[in-house]
Amino acid sequence: METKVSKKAASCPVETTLKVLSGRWKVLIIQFLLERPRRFGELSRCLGPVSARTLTKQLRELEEDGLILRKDFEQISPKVEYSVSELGKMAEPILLAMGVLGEALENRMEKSSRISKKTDAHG
Amino acid sequence: METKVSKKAASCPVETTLKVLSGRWKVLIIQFLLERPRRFGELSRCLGPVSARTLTKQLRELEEDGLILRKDFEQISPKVEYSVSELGKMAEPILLAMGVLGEALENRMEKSSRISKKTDAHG
DNA sequence: CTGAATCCTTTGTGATACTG
DNA sequence: CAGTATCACAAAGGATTCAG
Repeated sequence: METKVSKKAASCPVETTLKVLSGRWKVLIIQFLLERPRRFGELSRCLGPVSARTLTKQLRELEEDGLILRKDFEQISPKVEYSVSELGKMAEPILLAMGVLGEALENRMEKSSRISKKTDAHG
Repeated sequence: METKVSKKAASCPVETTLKVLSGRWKVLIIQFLLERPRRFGELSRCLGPVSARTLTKQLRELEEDGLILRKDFEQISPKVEYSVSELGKMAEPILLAMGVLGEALENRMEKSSRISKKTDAHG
């Protein structure tokens, strides 16, 4: 297995993924949904300061792009559950790789600055 | 006091990476620099419609975050070369995973629409 | 609880003109 | 060539309000 980005053909799929995952919360949404299916409110809580409007929008886009599934229980007291689709599960390697890089970055950040300023917390 | 860190702690590195790679061109910049070092103008050309201002800014941020290196040859006719750092090379798995997902997405896009056009035509 | 609709602020990025 | 400075605009996201 070559650890080498094939020279040109690879850039298009990357851009596609870029578009699909573009949005402040999408990657995090997938991250939490990879753990287990979650309801709207639950997601909202574990993501942190996301507005209902934005969360709804990004969930809809992720759904439309086939990464997540939305199940509406259609009860009087609304209950909707989101989960990752098979396609969405293919995002896990990305998340893992991002985690690896992220740790290296945090290590290095002992000396540098740019990101350390605003560490986003959950709740 | 037991600073009990839950499983959510795993999301922090991901968020760090998210911040660092956030920006319309950053991932693509790294992709092209992983192939080989490139000069400013060369990058500008292979990225596509990016303004000098934006490219400069994102390059500076990537440099500050330690992902890329900037070498100024300090000649009369300006020559600057960018390359990925050791840290930047750790982004390659992300790129590869994004490529894999991207291809799956493109496959699926035969049926769906959101991304298939350059700019979203929804609203 | 899970949204939709509206308004508003912030942020990102491009266009243009200019410099060493 | 490799930027910098300024302006302008669009898009993203938040706050608030309303609804089933």
